[in-house]
Amino acid sequence: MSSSPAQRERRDRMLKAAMKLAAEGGYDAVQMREVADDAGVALGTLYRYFPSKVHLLVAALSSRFEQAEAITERRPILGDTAHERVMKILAGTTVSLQKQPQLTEAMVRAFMFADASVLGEIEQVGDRLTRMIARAIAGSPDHGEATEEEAAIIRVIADVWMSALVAWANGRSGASEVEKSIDVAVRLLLPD
Amino acid sequence: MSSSPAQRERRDRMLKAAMKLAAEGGYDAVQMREVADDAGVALGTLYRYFPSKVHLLVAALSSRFEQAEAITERRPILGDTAHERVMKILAGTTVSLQKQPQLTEAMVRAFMFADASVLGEIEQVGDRLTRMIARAIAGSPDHGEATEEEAAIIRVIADVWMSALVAWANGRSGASEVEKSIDVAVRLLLPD
DNA sequence: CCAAATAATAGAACCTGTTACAACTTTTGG
DNA sequence: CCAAAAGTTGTAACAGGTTCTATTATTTGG
Repeated sequence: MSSSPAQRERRDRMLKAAMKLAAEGGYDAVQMREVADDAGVALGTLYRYFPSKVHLLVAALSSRFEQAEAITERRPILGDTAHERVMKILAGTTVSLQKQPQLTEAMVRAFMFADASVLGEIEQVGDRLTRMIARAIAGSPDHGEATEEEAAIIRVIADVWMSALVAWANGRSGASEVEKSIDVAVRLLLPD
Repeated sequence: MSSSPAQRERRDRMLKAAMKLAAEGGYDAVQMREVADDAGVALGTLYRYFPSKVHLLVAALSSRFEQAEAITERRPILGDTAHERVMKILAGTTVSLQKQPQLTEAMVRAFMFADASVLGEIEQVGDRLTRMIARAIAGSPDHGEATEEEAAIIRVIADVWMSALVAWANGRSGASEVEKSIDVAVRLLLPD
């Protein structure tokens, strides 16, 4: 049941190959046969690890957020108000995602396109995002229990952020509008 | 350049066929060959009108919002506060969409999956949504110019609503959570 | 009304995600 | 160490979105 080192490496290679292809050509360029080839595994193996292209790309997004989350875990987040701290985290992550537009496009579109069968991976992404925002609000790495109201606010902020990324990914809006959207939402939802 | 009555009818038949299939089986059940058959047109004709399955389904969403918008245009929206009025419109539309879960799933997923080539249709949907919310805020059918801040707030509300629909469409959340999400966002963004 | 342009049709072909399967390799429990 | 189980491979086949083409209406400008 648990995975051997060889299996972890295989999984990494597949994810890495997918992200490389995505970074170069976006969603459409991530072709399952090519991912398998580049990762040096058989097509069937790729499908054993990731039941579909969407699973694969959402897993990639999750791993990307894992990094982002790790950063916020290391040290307290700077900023005097919850607003400032949340913006610091989200704007920072946004900028980092925007450095690889095609990769972001691929992952975000997969995330939004995902159906019920991808629930596990989707919730993983959602949970990571929730924890990041919760920490930013609290201002410290340890997560005090969020109230129901706080949880709802966090969900709204996460929704706005993902939607803004979608709009950016498909060319509807520019980088500055993404930041603007988040800023409005955060400012109004988390008044100083 | 302009379209003849026959063409409008053809377009309607194709949209209707797509929506029927979607209503019965969701996104996957909308198969282009079958849409063409059911609409009584050749596959090539379907593609002449709608360059892709996503275009087709986003156009369907747009037509659905057109109805919703028409309703809000007819009479002033009831409710004492902007919050009440916006909730009335959005919750009402949500309930109506939820009566055909599979159709909604198909349209919403297409909308979120859409790439840059669908920009026109996407903006149409966005504009309709924006106008509806703006009217609900204003409380009357005539649209006073929205301030920049109002526009940003409207965008955030629309984002939250679409995200909530996505979560509902793929089974992550139930009907009540959709309403809850919107309510939190609207309450905080549009304090009485 | 006619010729050119435009639209529609039927059908095959193509591409890529997904599935199926038979042979082979690695891991695991005893 | 061995047999069973689980994992991997390579390849073929299938499915549905999309493209292409030759042919046949239909529309339109003169």
